[in-house]
Amino acid sequence: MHITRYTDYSLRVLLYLAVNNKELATIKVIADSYGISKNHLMKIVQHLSAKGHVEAVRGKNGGLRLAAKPEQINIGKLVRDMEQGSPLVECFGTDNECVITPACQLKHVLAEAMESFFQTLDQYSLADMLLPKHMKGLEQILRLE
Amino acid sequence: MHITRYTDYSLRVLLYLAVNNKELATIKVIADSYGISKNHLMKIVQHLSAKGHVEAVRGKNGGLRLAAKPEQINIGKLVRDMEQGSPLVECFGTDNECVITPACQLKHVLAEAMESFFQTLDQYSLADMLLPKHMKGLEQILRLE
DNA sequence: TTTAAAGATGTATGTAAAATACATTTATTG
DNA sequence: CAATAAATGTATTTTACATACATCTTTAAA
Repeated sequence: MHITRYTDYSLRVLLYLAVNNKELATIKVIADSYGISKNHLMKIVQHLSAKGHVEAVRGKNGGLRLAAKPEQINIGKLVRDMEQGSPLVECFGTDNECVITPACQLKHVLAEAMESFFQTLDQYSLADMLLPKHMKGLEQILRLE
Repeated sequence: MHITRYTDYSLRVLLYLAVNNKELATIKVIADSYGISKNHLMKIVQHLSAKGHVEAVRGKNGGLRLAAKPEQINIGKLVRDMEQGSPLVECFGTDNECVITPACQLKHVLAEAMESFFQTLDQYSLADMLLPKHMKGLEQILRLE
């Protein structure tokens, strides 16, 4: 069972911006902080921006900030947004070629399990990722202290 | 969010054997019924056999049968067995390079969500995949009627 | 009003996991 | 001992994902 780095990185961006609190941060600085590809992050940020999770300010002195308070950014919605179009199994996608699909009960059970996964994430907001005991550590690691 | 065809195919094999009820079925026949790779199925069946989900009989007139009654084959256990070693995100695997791991709360939330996924599957057995209204359809599609 | 910085966008390339194929070995039965 | 079927090991192909590169657009400061 797997979710992409694309989604993983999008969570890291939001976490960075939450710790950065209000101020603008550039994609380059975020990419450097995590040691990940700036180019890949650009696509992800574009998507996060289009989905309304972050605000992107173009031009000189531009950068990124959260589009809402951490309390209002839901982890479940975020992961759903970023993972959409990634079918759990063949029969969840287009060009399904599984012959038993019409008589198959498995897909319903798998769909229910996937929904359980997301409903668990739905219970958490970005703010829940910012535990007091970890804030100093995060600030130090991301060189924001 | 994604699980591999490897796991998907393993479920199909069990479903086939459950519909086939008791009698031996060869890998070739199962692969042909689903229109999938016999070679790939061989690896999967080997794994299913090693994990005790199916019994494999070698040699002439050999083949496969379920190692237990459908009621006793749990979908959650099966998917866990087949998906093991596939980390949900980078920090769940070996060679994790995410710098914030020690101060990151996300991994706990993701682990909880994944557990919800499997616990949902734990509630179902292979027998639950064999609804009376679908048995005739399955037998026909798999040419077992 | 020009220049530099920053995100937006489109295309191309690299890479690793997954799927598939091929070849050989081992076990079993008639 | 011949045929059949699973077991095993290696190699190749395919695909999704990640990354890189190039160009365009927007914005603010010099």
